[in-house]
Amino acid sequence: MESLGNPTRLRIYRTLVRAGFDGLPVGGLQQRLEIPASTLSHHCRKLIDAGLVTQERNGTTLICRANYKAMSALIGYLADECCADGRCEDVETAAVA
Amino acid sequence: MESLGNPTRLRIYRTLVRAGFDGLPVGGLQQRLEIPASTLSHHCRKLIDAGLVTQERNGTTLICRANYKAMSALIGYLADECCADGRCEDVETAAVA
DNA sequence: ATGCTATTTCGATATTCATGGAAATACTGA
DNA sequence: TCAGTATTTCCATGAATATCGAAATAGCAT
Repeated sequence: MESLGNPTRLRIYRTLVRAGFDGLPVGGLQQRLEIPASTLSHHCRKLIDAGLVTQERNGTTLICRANYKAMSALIGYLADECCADGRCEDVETAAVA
Repeated sequence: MESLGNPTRLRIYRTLVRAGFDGLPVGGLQQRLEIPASTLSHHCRKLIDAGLVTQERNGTTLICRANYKAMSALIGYLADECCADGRCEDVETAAVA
């Protein structure tokens, strides 16, 4: 959760989410976001450690993908227990909207 | 979003979410979480600034409440754009589960 | 007004975090 | 093996953050 607390990291993550299942190579992220390679690498590492992102080697490039399972778990965690008094139907519907 | 990046703050927020619409006075949080008053106050302030928590005075105590609207917006933001390629039905269903 | 409780602000400190250049490593193709 | 590209690790630095005791403020009851 704290992995997404950093604006840069949130940007990286959302970019990957948008990229979908094809993912993006680190270099692609670098171009798109204009972040120095080493900084980008640090952030990716954190996202990977947090389980929000996975990497797969494809020849000389590393493909990064958002881990949708982890994201849904995160969303579930946030929405969890908020409906004890039955007053947050809006939260549920908003989540699917 | 970064307001929830801090573990202590996340704990505070979840406690308030669980407390529901009745909310909790600052002192109640303090007892429950065993955090020094000043530290707690700082964190509450940040949550309030972020719009995730609201406060209302009730005599000599301040009642804190989780702002469900903000939470649903946050969830929506996370879930947003993740379904461009139509492959994350699981995310949607998980959110409501 | 005065005392009492709840909460915030002040001030100071230690720690963590983000950042990025330079060097190292990983892989591919010739 | 060598050259070339992609990515990470090393290292250092400045900035932001978390923490909390002590003092200040706010509101209520007497």
